[in-house]
Amino acid sequence: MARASTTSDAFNAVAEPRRREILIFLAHAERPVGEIVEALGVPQPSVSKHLRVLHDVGLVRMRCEGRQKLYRTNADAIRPLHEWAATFERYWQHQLLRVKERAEEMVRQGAINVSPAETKQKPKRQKERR
Amino acid sequence: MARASTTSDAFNAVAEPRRREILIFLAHAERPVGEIVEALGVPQPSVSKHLRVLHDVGLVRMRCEGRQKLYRTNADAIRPLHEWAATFERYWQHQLLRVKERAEEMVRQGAINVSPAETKQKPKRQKERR
DNA sequence: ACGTTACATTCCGGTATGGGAATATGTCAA
DNA sequence: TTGACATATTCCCATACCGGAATGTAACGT
Repeated sequence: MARASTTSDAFNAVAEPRRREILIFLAHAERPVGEIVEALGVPQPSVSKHLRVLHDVGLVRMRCEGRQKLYRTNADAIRPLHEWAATFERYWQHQLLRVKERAEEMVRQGAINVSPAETKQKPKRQKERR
Repeated sequence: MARASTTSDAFNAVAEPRRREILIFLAHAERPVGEIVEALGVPQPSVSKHLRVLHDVGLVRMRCEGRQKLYRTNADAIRPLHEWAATFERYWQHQLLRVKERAEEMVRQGAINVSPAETKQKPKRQKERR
Protein backbone atom coordinates (compact mmCIF):
# COMPACT_ATOMS: atom_id res chain seq x y z
CA MET A 1 0.00 0.00 0.00
CA ALA A 2 1.04 3.56 -0.48
CA ARG A 3 0.12 6.74 1.29
CA ALA A 4 -3.54 7.07 2.18
CA SER A 5 -5.79 9.02 -0.12
CA THR A 6 -6.28 12.68 0.66
CA THR A 7 -9.98 11.97 0.57
CA SER A 8 -9.77 9.23 3.15
CA ASP A 9 -10.46 11.55 6.06
CA ALA A 10 -10.25 15.11 7.32
CA PHE A 11 -6.71 14.61 8.61
CA ASN A 12 -5.39 13.78 5.18
CA ALA A 13 -7.41 16.46 3.44
CA VAL A 14 -6.18 19.14 5.82
CA ALA A 15 -2.55 18.17 5.45
CA GLU A 16 -2.34 20.38 2.39
CA PRO A 17 -1.61 24.03 3.29
CA ARG A 18 -3.61 25.40 0.38
CA ARG A 19 -6.65 23.52 1.52
CA ARG A 20 -6.32 24.92 4.99
CA GLU A 21 -6.26 28.40 3.51
CA ILE A 22 -9.39 27.65 1.57
CA LEU A 23 -11.15 26.41 4.67
CA ILE A 24 -10.24 29.55 6.56
CA PHE A 25 -11.39 31.69 3.69
CA LEU A 26 -14.72 29.91 3.48
CA ALA A 27 -15.29 29.78 7.19
CA HIS A 28 -17.39 32.87 7.70
CA ALA A 29 -19.23 33.12 4.40
CA GLU A 30 -19.96 31.16 1.28
CA ARG A 31 -18.05 32.18 -1.81
CA PRO A 32 -18.02 31.33 -5.49
CA VAL A 33 -14.94 29.60 -6.86
CA GLY A 34 -13.83 32.72 -8.67
CA GLU A 35 -13.40 34.62 -5.47
CA ILE A 36 -11.26 31.90 -3.98
CA VAL A 37 -9.08 31.95 -7.06
CA GLU A 38 -8.75 35.70 -6.80
CA ALA A 39 -8.21 35.78 -3.06
CA LEU A 40 -5.58 33.06 -2.89
CA GLY A 41 -3.94 33.74 -6.23
CA VAL A 42 -4.08 30.10 -7.24
CA PRO A 43 -4.96 28.80 -10.71
CA GLN A 44 -8.63 27.93 -11.04
CA PRO A 45 -8.18 24.23 -11.88
CA SER A 46 -6.08 23.83 -8.79
CA VAL A 47 -8.74 25.44 -6.64
CA SER A 48 -11.42 23.22 -8.15
CA LYS A 49 -9.36 20.13 -7.41
CA HIS A 50 -8.79 21.18 -3.83
CA LEU A 51 -12.47 21.90 -3.43
CA ARG A 52 -13.27 18.45 -4.72
CA VAL A 53 -11.11 16.87 -2.05
CA LEU A 54 -12.59 19.06 0.66
CA HIS A 55 -16.09 18.28 -0.53
CA ASP A 56 -15.43 14.55 -0.67
CA VAL A 57 -14.55 14.46 3.01
CA GLY A 58 -17.38 16.81 3.91
CA LEU A 59 -15.19 19.73 4.91
CA VAL A 60 -17.09 22.07 2.61
CA ARG A 61 -20.66 22.32 1.43
CA MET A 62 -21.67 23.41 -2.03
CA ARG A 63 -24.71 25.15 -3.42
CA CYS A 64 -25.42 25.97 -7.03
CA GLU A 65 -26.65 29.38 -8.02
CA GLY A 66 -26.89 30.08 -11.69
CA ARG A 67 -23.60 29.28 -13.27
CA GLN A 68 -21.61 29.71 -10.15
CA LYS A 69 -21.17 27.34 -7.26
CA LEU A 70 -21.03 28.65 -3.75
CA TYR A 71 -18.77 26.87 -1.30
CA ARG A 72 -18.69 27.14 2.42
CA THR A 73 -16.72 25.48 5.18
CA ASN A 74 -18.56 22.86 7.17
CA ALA A 75 -17.03 23.44 10.56
CA ASP A 76 -18.54 20.31 12.02
CA ALA A 77 -16.19 18.18 9.95
CA ILE A 78 -13.24 19.85 11.65
CA ARG A 79 -14.39 18.87 15.11
CA PRO A 80 -12.81 15.38 15.07
CA LEU A 81 -9.48 17.02 14.36
CA HIS A 82 -9.98 19.49 17.15
CA GLU A 83 -11.00 16.82 19.57
CA TRP A 84 -8.11 14.58 18.71
CA ALA A 85 -5.67 17.42 19.31
CA ALA A 86 -7.48 18.31 22.52
CA THR A 87 -6.54 14.89 23.83
CA PHE A 88 -3.10 16.31 24.47
CA GLU A 89 -4.35 19.55 25.95
CA ARG A 90 -3.68 18.55 29.52
CA TYR A 91 -0.05 17.89 28.73
CA TRP A 92 0.70 21.37 27.61
CA GLN A 93 -1.74 23.09 29.93
CA HIS A 94 -0.02 21.46 32.78
CA GLN A 95 3.06 23.52 32.13
CA LEU A 96 1.10 26.72 31.63
CA LEU A 97 -0.82 26.15 34.80
CA ARG A 98 2.37 25.83 36.78
CA VAL A 99 3.66 29.10 35.40
CA LYS A 100 0.38 30.78 36.20
CA GLU A 101 0.23 29.34 39.68
CA ARG A 102 3.73 30.46 40.46
CA ALA A 103 2.94 33.95 39.27
CA GLU A 104 -0.15 34.05 41.41
CA GLU A 105 1.76 32.84 44.37
CA MET A 106 4.25 35.64 43.95
CA VAL A 107 1.45 38.17 43.69
CA ARG A 108 -0.12 36.83 46.83
CA GLN A 109 3.16 37.24 48.64
CA GLY A 110 3.49 40.82 47.45
CA ALA A 111 6.55 40.13 45.39
CA ILE A 112 4.80 41.63 42.38
CA ASN A 113 2.66 44.71 42.26
CA VAL A 114 -0.48 44.17 40.27
CA SER A 115 -2.03 47.56 40.92
CA PRO A 116 -0.66 50.55 42.78
CA ALA A 117 -3.47 50.26 45.31
CA GLU A 118 -4.45 47.57 47.69
CA THR A 119 -4.16 44.07 46.36
CA LYS A 120 -7.51 42.56 46.35
CA GLN A 121 -7.75 38.94 45.63
CA LYS A 122 -9.93 38.49 42.65
CA PRO A 123 -11.72 35.22 42.13
CA LYS A 124 -9.51 33.18 39.95
CA ARG A 125 -10.98 31.38 37.04
CA GLN A 126 -9.98 27.83 37.04
CA LYS A 127 -10.43 25.46 34.22
CA GLU A 128 -11.64 22.16 35.40
CA ARG A 129 -9.73 19.38 33.98
CA ARG A 130 -11.78 16.27 33.87
CA MET B 1 5.82 19.08 -7.34
CA ALA B 2 4.15 16.18 -5.64
CA ARG B 3 2.45 15.78 -2.31
CA ALA B 4 4.27 17.44 0.55
CA SER B 5 6.63 15.33 2.60
CA THR B 6 5.23 13.75 5.73
CA THR B 7 8.10 15.39 7.53
CA SER B 8 7.22 18.84 6.27
CA ASP B 9 5.02 19.69 9.24
CA ALA B 10 2.85 18.28 12.01
CA PHE B 11 -0.23 18.31 9.78
CA ASN B 12 1.33 15.94 7.31
CA ALA B 13 2.90 13.73 9.93
CA VAL B 14 -0.38 13.32 11.74
CA ALA B 15 -2.31 12.42 8.61
CA GLU B 16 -1.24 8.82 9.09
CA PRO B 17 -3.56 6.95 11.48
CA ARG B 18 -0.81 4.72 12.82
CA ARG B 19 1.22 7.74 13.78
CA ARG B 20 -1.71 9.21 15.64
CA GLU B 21 -2.02 5.97 17.57
CA ILE B 22 1.63 6.14 18.46
CA LEU B 23 1.28 9.71 19.67
CA ILE B 24 -1.64 8.78 21.88
CA PHE B 25 0.25 5.82 23.23
CA LEU B 26 3.27 7.94 24.05
CA ALA B 27 1.30 10.82 25.48
CA HIS B 28 1.41 9.99 29.14
CA ALA B 29 4.70 8.16 29.46
CA GLU B 30 7.88 7.39 27.58
CA ARG B 31 8.16 3.91 26.14
CA PRO B 32 10.77 1.83 24.38
CA VAL B 33 10.11 0.89 20.77
CA GLY B 34 9.45 -2.70 21.71
CA GLU B 35 6.44 -1.77 23.77
CA ILE B 36 4.98 0.23 20.94
CA VAL B 37 5.43 -2.72 18.64
CA GLU B 38 3.73 -4.98 21.14
CA ALA B 39 0.94 -2.56 22.00
CA LEU B 40 -0.02 -1.67 18.45
CA GLY B 41 0.72 -5.01 16.85
CA VAL B 42 2.75 -3.42 14.08
CA PRO B 43 6.02 -4.77 12.65
CA GLN B 44 9.06 -3.23 14.30
CA PRO B 45 10.59 -1.68 11.17
CA SER B 46 7.29 0.02 10.49
CA VAL B 47 7.18 1.50 13.98
CA SER B 48 10.76 2.72 13.65
CA LYS B 49 9.95 4.42 10.39
CA HIS B 50 6.91 6.13 11.84
CA LEU B 51 8.94 7.23 14.83
CA ARG B 52 11.50 8.74 12.53
CA VAL B 53 8.86 10.86 10.84
CA LEU B 54 7.39 11.93 14.17
CA HIS B 55 10.82 12.77 15.50
CA ASP B 56 11.74 14.78 12.40
CA VAL B 57 8.81 17.11 12.93
CA GLY B 58 9.35 17.27 16.67
CA LEU B 59 6.21 15.42 17.64
CA VAL B 60 8.19 12.98 19.77
CA ARG B 61 11.31 13.23 21.87
CA MET B 62 13.83 10.45 22.22
CA ARG B 63 16.20 9.42 24.97
CA CYS B 64 18.69 6.59 24.89
CA GLU B 65 18.93 4.22 27.76
CA GLY B 66 21.23 1.29 27.31
CA ARG B 67 20.32 -0.52 24.17
CA GLN B 68 16.82 0.76 24.08
CA LYS B 69 15.49 4.15 23.05
CA LEU B 70 12.67 5.74 24.96
CA TYR B 71 10.19 7.86 23.06
CA ARG B 72 7.62 10.25 24.37
CA THR B 73 5.10 12.57 22.78
CA ASN B 74 5.99 16.23 22.70
CA ALA B 75 2.54 17.73 23.21
CA ASP B 76 3.69 21.24 22.41
CA ALA B 77 4.15 20.29 18.78
CA ILE B 78 0.48 19.44 18.59
CA ARG B 79 -0.66 22.85 19.72
CA PRO B 80 -0.52 24.46 16.28
CA LEU B 81 -2.88 21.78 15.06
CA HIS B 82 -5.21 22.36 17.97
CA GLU B 83 -5.15 26.08 17.52
CA TRP B 84 -5.81 25.89 13.83
CA ALA B 85 -8.83 23.69 14.42
CA ALA B 86 -9.99 25.98 17.21
CA THR B 87 -10.29 28.75 14.66
CA PHE B 88 -13.53 27.14 13.58
CA GLU B 89 -14.85 26.59 17.06
CA ARG B 90 -17.24 29.49 16.97
CA TYR B 91 -18.81 28.20 13.79
CA TRP B 92 -19.83 24.88 15.10
CA GLN B 93 -20.91 26.38 18.37
CA HIS B 94 -23.47 28.53 16.67
CA GLN B 95 -24.41 26.22 13.88
CA LEU B 96 -27.53 24.74 15.41
CA LEU B 97 -28.59 28.15 16.54
CA ARG B 98 -28.25 29.52 13.04
CA VAL B 99 -30.32 26.77 11.51
CA LYS B 100 -33.03 27.58 13.96
CA GLU B 101 -32.79 31.30 13.29
CA ARG B 102 -32.97 30.79 9.57
CA ALA B 103 -36.01 28.65 9.91
CA GLU B 104 -37.67 31.24 12.07
CA GLU B 105 -36.78 33.96 9.62
CA MET B 106 -38.35 32.05 6.78
CA VAL B 107 -41.45 31.52 8.77
CA ARG B 108 -41.60 35.21 9.55
CA GLN B 109 -41.34 36.02 5.87
CA GLY B 110 -43.96 33.55 4.95
CA ALA B 111 -41.74 31.38 2.84
CA ILE B 112 -42.78 28.44 4.91
CA ASN B 113 -46.31 27.64 5.79
CA VAL B 114 -46.56 26.80 9.40
CA SER B 115 -50.32 26.64 9.18
CA PRO B 116 -52.31 26.04 6.00
CA ALA B 117 -52.67 29.53 4.57
CA GLU B 118 -52.14 31.45 1.33
CA THR B 119 -48.84 31.15 -0.48
CA LYS B 120 -46.78 34.28 -0.49
CA GLN B 121 -44.01 35.08 -2.92
CA LYS B 122 -40.65 34.13 -1.51
CA PRO B 123 -37.88 36.72 -1.25
CA LYS B 124 -35.21 36.39 -3.87
CA ARG B 125 -31.74 35.75 -2.63
CA GLN B 126 -29.33 38.49 -3.43
CA LYS B 127 -25.65 38.13 -3.60
CA GLU B 128 -23.88 40.60 -1.42
CA ARG B 129 -20.65 41.74 -2.91
CA ARG B 130 -18.15 42.17 -0.22
C1' DA C 1 -27.31 29.24 -32.39
C1' DC C 2 -23.27 31.44 -30.78
C1' DG C 3 -20.01 33.22 -27.84
C1' DT C 4 -18.87 34.03 -23.08
C1' DT C 5 -18.61 33.06 -18.40
C1' DA C 6 -17.85 29.86 -14.43
C1' DC C 7 -16.21 25.51 -13.02
C1' DA C 8 -14.82 20.73 -13.46
C1' DT C 9 -12.14 17.06 -15.38
C1' DT C 10 -8.39 14.69 -17.69
C1' DC C 11 -3.76 13.75 -18.94
C1' DC C 12 1.00 14.14 -17.88
C1' DG C 13 5.39 13.95 -15.12
C1' DG C 14 8.22 14.10 -11.13
C1' DT C 15 8.07 12.89 -6.43
C1' DA C 16 7.03 10.64 -2.14
C1' DT C 17 4.69 7.38 0.12
C1' DG C 18 3.91 2.98 3.45
C1' DG C 19 4.30 -2.07 3.77
C1' DG C 20 7.28 -6.24 3.55
C1' DA C 21 11.62 -8.43 3.59
C1' DA C 22 16.21 -8.31 4.31
C1' DT C 23 20.00 -6.24 6.35
C1' DA C 24 22.78 -3.01 9.14
C1' DT C 25 24.02 -0.76 13.53
C1' DG C 26 24.71 -0.67 18.31
C1' DT C 27 24.70 -2.36 23.04
C1' DC C 28 24.97 -5.63 26.49
C1' DA C 29 26.49 -10.35 28.59
C1' DA C 30 29.23 -14.40 29.05
C1' DT D 1 35.09 -12.69 20.65
C1' DT D 2 30.76 -14.42 20.10
C1' DG D 3 26.10 -14.24 20.43
C1' DA D 4 21.68 -12.31 21.72
C1' DC D 5 18.91 -8.41 21.93
C1' DA D 6 16.90 -3.62 20.57
C1' DT D 7 16.36 -0.42 16.79
C1' DA D 8 17.36 1.62 12.49
C1' DT D 9 18.04 1.54 7.60
C1' DT D 10 17.73 0.00 2.82
C1' DC D 11 15.57 -1.91 -1.24
C1' DC D 12 11.53 -2.82 -3.90
C1' DC D 13 6.93 -1.72 -5.58
C1' DA D 14 2.27 -0.40 -6.21
C1' DT D 15 -0.14 3.74 -5.30
C1' DA D 16 -1.34 8.47 -5.06
C1' DC D 17 -0.07 12.72 -4.87
C1' DC D 18 0.11 18.11 -6.74
C1' DG D 19 0.98 21.35 -10.46
C1' DG D 20 0.42 22.75 -15.26
C1' DA D 21 -1.75 22.57 -19.63
C1' DA D 22 -5.44 21.38 -22.22
C1' DT D 23 -10.01 20.21 -22.65
C1' DG D 24 -14.93 19.34 -21.19
C1' DT D 25 -19.47 20.97 -19.48
C1' DA D 26 -23.14 23.67 -18.08
C1' DA D 27 -25.56 28.17 -17.64
C1' DC D 28 -26.17 32.52 -19.11
C1' DG D 29 -26.67 36.94 -22.66
C1' DT D 30 -27.77 38.32 -27.19
